[in-house]
Amino acid sequence: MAKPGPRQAAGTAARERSADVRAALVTAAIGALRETGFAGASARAIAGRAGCSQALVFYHFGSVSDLLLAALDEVSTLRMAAYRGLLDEAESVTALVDSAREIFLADLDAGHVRVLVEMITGAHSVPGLGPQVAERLAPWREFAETAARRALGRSPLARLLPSAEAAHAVVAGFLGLEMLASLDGDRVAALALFDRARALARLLDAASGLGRLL
Amino acid sequence: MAKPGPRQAAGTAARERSADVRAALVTAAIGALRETGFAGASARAIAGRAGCSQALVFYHFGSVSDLLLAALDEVSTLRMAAYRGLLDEAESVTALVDSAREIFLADLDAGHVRVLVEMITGAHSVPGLGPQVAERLAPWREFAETAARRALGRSPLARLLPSAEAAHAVVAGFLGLEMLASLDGDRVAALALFDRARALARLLDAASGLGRLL
DNA sequence: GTCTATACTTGGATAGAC
DNA sequence: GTCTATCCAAGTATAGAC
Repeated sequence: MAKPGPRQAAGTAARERSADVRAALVTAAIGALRETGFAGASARAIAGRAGCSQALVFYHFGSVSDLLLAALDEVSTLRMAAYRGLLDEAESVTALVDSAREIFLADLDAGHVRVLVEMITGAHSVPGLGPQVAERLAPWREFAETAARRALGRSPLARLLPSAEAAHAVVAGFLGLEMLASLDGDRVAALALFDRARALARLLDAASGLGRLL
Repeated sequence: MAKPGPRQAAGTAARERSADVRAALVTAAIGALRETGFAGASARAIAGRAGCSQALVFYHFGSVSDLLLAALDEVSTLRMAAYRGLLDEAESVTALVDSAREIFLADLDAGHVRVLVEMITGAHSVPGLGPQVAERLAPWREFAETAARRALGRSPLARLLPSAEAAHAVVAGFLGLEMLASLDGDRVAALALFDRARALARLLDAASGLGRLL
């Protein structure tokens, strides 16, 4: 680490306050991405939200992009934990879709998906940012694939639709739903799609039950 | 029209050159949106591409946003004509998916979908732009719905999945696929999904054929 | 209509005081 | 570590010459 980042040799109180500022900046960056998008997430705007000087963005993170990546990391890891929990607990496909619906709609409202979409599209305007965002998207693609494998595993659809492709479609669908929802503020359409997915999941569960009997 | 747009009282040659510049700006705006995204589509960058002065952006269109909307209109109407043609000619669902696959992948490569995605996400950073982009997206949602109605109309899936919801999912899916493709340059994944859709379409056609026999 | 020149704003990033 | 002050680049938009 040859970066001009914060030194660790301060007193305990000072180090704590420094960590507070760092955390406040990350939180503020998330809020800025969510409410004003990538273009609105400037060092000045973020520092204003965090209640500190704009210079601290560069002291703590080196650049605005690196702060935004830290913000993406924060959202991503927190939400990933929630989704992993639901995946482990779901016994049936219906239950899986059911809790996915609940968490995803909550994320839609909380703006977590928006943060991801903004980072993906905003990456175009900053050289070298694309691959770093892709890195952070990778765990989600893997997660979607294991979820798809679990959902399709025993059903007759498994050979009709490989889990890798299903996962790609699901991730793309989530991103696209967020784009449409953020354009016209319509979250009802996404909700209706989840209800439909739930009905289809019931069919899958039924088919899976039949398969086990044969 | 009280706007400061171009006057129509010039000689024929002058009016023609003016129209040329206007068209060149629209073309340049499309290229800028496609290659450098919304953030890179500044008046300076666009004028540079068009080979004219940056001031002409404001003379002809009043603002950068209005030029970008004109660019979106151009792409949207041109591509809509192509898609409508294929919808009218397709006799079977398989044929429908087949030509949709061809045109959409061509659009992906040509950057037409990218222009739309950039305008949707970029709309967040310009007050009042969102509804105007939504207006231009509406025809695509309608188109997707008639296509879905035609594809599902005679199949057993029609009651399982209303065409309005299918259309919403398809539009979201297209937008999401473009985002993923533009992030890692992977168009193969989108291609694989279309191949899969084609296989499913064959099943639908078969089911529809059976339905007609009964 | 088209150009050059310019006013004004905002943003990334750094310097130096404390 | 945090601040204020500042530099520089890039953007929108307008004024005025041609």
